[in-house]
Amino acid sequence: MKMKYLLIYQELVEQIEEGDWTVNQYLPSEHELKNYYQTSRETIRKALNLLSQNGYIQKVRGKGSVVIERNKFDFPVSGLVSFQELAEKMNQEVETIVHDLNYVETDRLVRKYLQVKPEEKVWRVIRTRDLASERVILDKDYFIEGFVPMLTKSVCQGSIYAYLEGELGLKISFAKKEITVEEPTVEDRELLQLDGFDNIVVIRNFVYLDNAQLFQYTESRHRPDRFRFVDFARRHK
Amino acid sequence: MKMKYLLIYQELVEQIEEGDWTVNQYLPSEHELKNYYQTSRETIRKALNLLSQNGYIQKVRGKGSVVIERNKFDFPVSGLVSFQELAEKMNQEVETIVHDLNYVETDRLVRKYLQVKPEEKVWRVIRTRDLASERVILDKDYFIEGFVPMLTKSVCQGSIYAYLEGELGLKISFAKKEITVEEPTVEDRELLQLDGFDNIVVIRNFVYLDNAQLFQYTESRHRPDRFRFVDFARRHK
DNA sequence: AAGTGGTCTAGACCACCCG
DNA sequence: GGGTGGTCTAGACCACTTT
Repeated sequence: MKMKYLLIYQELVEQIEEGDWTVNQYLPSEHELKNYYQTSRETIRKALNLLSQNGYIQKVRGKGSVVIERNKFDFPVSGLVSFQELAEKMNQEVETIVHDLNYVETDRLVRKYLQVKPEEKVWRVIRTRDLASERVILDKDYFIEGFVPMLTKSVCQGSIYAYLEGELGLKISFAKKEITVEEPTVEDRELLQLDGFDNIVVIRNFVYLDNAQLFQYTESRHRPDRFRFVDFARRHK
Repeated sequence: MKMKYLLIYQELVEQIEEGDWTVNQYLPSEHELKNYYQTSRETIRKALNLLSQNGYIQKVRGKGSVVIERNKFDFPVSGLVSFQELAEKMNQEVETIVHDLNYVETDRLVRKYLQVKPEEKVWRVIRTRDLASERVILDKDYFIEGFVPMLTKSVCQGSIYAYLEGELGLKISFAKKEITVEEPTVEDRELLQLDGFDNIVVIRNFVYLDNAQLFQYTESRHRPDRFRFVDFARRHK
């Protein structure tokens, strides 16, 4: 269970991030990489396609694979990255406060989002995040039990994702996100330092496992002046 | 220049969108598809990977490829889709008004964004979009000349992308997007119906060609109550 | 003409799921 | 144990870029 192409991908990522290959420089050709790694060309191509999908390189016909710019600070925001990972990469001072951790009945909306029956209870975690000592993010996570039998306050204080993937062995596969701007609720005003703002950015996130099962719904509510979302999109088709 | 895997992908997309394969149903196995299309398994796998990347299916080990939910209305918003395509899919009544089309010198910020020299001029297009008869979006597009030798008002009234890709043969490959919430400028207040809102959603979009050349910068400014962004993200690594 | 990436093939072995 | 997808191989031909 090595997965050559993944190892090669990870090695190349490391080399690019360390500056061994710089922006606008061409990587060695697939032929050279194939010889260097003593593998087949298709395996090299799998690794390069991963680099391409993740915004490290652009493959140019007849020329090669050129390293493209990838603002380190922008990046991991997009897609499926935990808040914890993100904060670390950005060197932000972050404080997470757990306001509520409970096994609760669902209201109509959450029931619709998570597609559970009225009698099924779910884990609900309510947390705030302080960035530079200002309380600017409110996270409300809902987990379908059965996937998550137990949650503790100390887990919620750190990275829930690390717990789910590491301890519980859950395999997260994809997510759908929706971003809108709304009016703050009473709860927003209570838990966040909203000052004069009368808008709040709401990110609704639906997370699925590798068997296509929906298992988490998260609502992340941001003070508008501290919100920033970046995205890298490739045109495939 | 047929590209079997693309044809197979497109055929399957069509079948899914027409309901021949419904949510939670499994597609035929790779083996069956290979026999049906009289091709190799790797070619089938390329088509299925495209379906997976675009949020049509989830591949489940040992079981098969299951069709997943894909809100039709949500979708093409994410990534690289023109406003025109989007509006059509959503059955929105849209009116585009071209306020300015000019070949101009760049200011400091645009120069930085497009990475052009001070003496290089660029095409600038300023347009507003009416949704349901309300003027809620302001688009400011900047194109590097050399890629776009000529732009006409009638092109700007329709889809600039269709013109660039169709007529000019430009191949758009990837884009980086940044979304923030800001205070409206005087221009925003002049050109949009901002009513009481004191925030505006700004989408900054950097578009690259298939040779990794940056060629367009677009700033899309939305009235917050009419803004919605959806995203499908797959965890690859 | 030589080098590059894009597509395609026909095999092979493995890990996983289910009856 | 039979079916499924995941990985890997060693070739082949093509379209494109560069010299």
